[in-house]
Amino acid sequence: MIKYRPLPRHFYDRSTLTVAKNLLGKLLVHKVGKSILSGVIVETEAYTANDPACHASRGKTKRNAVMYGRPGHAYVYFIYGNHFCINAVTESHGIAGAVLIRALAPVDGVRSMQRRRRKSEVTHLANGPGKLCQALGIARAENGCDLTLGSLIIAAYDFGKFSMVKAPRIGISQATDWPWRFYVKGNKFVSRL
DNA sequence: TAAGTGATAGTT
DNA sequence: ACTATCACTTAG
Repeated sequence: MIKYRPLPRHFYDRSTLTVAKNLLGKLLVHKVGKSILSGVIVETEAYTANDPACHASRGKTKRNAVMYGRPGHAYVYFIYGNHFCINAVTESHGIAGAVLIRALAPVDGVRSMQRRRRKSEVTHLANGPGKLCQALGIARAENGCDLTLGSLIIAAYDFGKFSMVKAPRIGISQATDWPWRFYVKGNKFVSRL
């Protein structure tokens, strides 16, 4: 991956809320075969061990084990019989924490994303956690992979200045009032404004 | 607004 | 084994 420079491990080795905010404007990149699929992260949500909405709130299981591992890895899970969602693992080794990536503004490989999503409208390619995984070809095989090297990375990107909005998380039934969702103000690729 | 989809985790 | 639940998406 010569074109983009991955964020270093220490970027993830800190509080989940901090990482959730700092991931806005960074580039999620998946190299599949010869082509590069990528998009700017415009919406995130934080999940921590002491958080009732978090998969790790009731301890370590086979599914959530990656969240307890080293920061900077991908926690990919399957949900609602159809969809995958991707998180970046945060916090130090042994402490569960992750940031759900909820929406991307497509950058590289738009044609390929349109094919994968069977949609032409660019604003509908990756404006949701399941949609962005389908657009970038992220699935079970990507669970546990290292985001600081290899074919699936998060890279620095010059997105320019923006304002951040803090809001309650979406699609959960616990801790529904915690303002742990962050997004780029006014951005048309955000799942819900 | 509601149905679909199947893995997961907790309970028998 | 059984079942409720689920960090979602799409069509209508």
